[in-house]
Amino acid sequence: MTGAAAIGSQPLPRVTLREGAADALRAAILAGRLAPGAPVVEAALARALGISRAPLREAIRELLDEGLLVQQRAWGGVTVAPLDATVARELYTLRATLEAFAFETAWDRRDAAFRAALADRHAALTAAIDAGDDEASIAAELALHGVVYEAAGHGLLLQAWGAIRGRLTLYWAAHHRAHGRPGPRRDAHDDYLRHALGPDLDAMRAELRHHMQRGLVTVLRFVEPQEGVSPP
Amino acid sequence: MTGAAAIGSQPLPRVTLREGAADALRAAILAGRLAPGAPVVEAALARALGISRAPLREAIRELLDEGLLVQQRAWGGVTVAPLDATVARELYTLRATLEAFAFETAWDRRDAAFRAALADRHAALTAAIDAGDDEASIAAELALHGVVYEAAGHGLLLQAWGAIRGRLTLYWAAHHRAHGRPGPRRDAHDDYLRHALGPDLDAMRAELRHHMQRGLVTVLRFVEPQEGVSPP
DNA sequence: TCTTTGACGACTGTCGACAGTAGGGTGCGG
DNA sequence: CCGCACCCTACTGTCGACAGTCGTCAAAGA
Repeated sequence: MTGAAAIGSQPLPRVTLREGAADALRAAILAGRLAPGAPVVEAALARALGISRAPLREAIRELLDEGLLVQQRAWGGVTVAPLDATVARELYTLRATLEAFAFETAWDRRDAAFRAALADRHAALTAAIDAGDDEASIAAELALHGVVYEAAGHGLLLQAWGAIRGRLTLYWAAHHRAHGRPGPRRDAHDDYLRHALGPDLDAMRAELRHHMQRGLVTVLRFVEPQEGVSPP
Repeated sequence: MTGAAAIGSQPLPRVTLREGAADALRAAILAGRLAPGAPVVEAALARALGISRAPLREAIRELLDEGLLVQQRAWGGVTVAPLDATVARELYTLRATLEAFAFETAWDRRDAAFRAALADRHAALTAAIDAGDDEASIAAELALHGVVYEAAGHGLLLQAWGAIRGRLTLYWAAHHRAHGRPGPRRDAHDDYLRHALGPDLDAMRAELRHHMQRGLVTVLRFVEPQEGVSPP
């Protein structure tokens, strides 16, 4: 073995233009540079990214599957997914179900690494909130919740979480952009953490319902400010 | 209004080559003409379908997202997803969770149309089994279970079910091809139907667990015949 | 004035060709 | 005989150009 190992043993994530374009598109949407409802024109975007339309088209298809873009019909234009109260409700109800399943699956496998990951990411979230960094606090909150999904060791579940996470980010980012204040309150995850580390799975389930309900109410007040807040 | 209404009000589903290619690929995989693990070469497939590689590539991406195809890394070949016991377990555990959520959501909305749909599709399933038509019985069983997902009126849930359904079909089709006998037993859904129409949601939940457990055992005996059958 | 029809522009869907990469085989040096 | 560098082929990723479709708008007809 030569000194080659010194420069890293990862397979070197070779990026294709499609991947790069997908990342750039995601970033632009989540940062609000492409507002919800805005049209996405292939030729213009390709020119802006300095690539041809072929890889960009594949990237667009990817975001269509993720739900960040929508297309009414063939030959109809692609637009950034608009914010919608119904979708928001669906996001939180499905997420509550999936996260409960994740806890059930991971419950008996909670080890030192699990507890450490929860603590670390919660610290990172708190730090981001204290720093007033919206973008970082969104990512940190998602990373915190991601701990359980990863601990469940369930590939399909992780994939489902990924599909939800993208859209969730869209709503949170839009919300924070509109209100100009960092995401969750500093103590919003104290109970979550306590029960996640505790002995009572049913208590965790209840905490999840409360947590999701609170999150949904916050998003709904933003997406649908005219109507009274009511559980789905 | 002119006589235009006489020829139909549907938007006329215009198909692109991408959609057609995706359907053809799906059909070939599920029919076993493309066996699990078989390589998928763009140029050869495009020639076989009589189209260029561009729309075929987008169709391949679509099936990659659905899990019917897999790609190890960039520039690595795409192959048909191999059958895997772990994935099978994940399919059934996640499906049990989602279908329980679907019943919870739809429970208070079960109306005459719901009951009729259940009865109709169960009759279709029974007919397919009696006719010894494997392919039809697979589609019929999926359609029967689809009733609840549709009744829940939950777009994201429906999408998640679609993602699971594709892979499930892959496993069932391979199983039936290998054993040469039609799918579920004729009475396998009697309890399912009874509880789905009954008053007790908890009983339905229990029935779901049993139903999924039985289905998983059947698939596992096929995918992983060497090892003793044990719950996940 | 209102409806219909044709042309126009912008865009998406599709194509054939080019560039770059991974894996396998071959020949050389050790 | 074994290890290594090189080449060669098949394939994927990318490109620029062409064809088909949709929305718009102005002109013609009722």
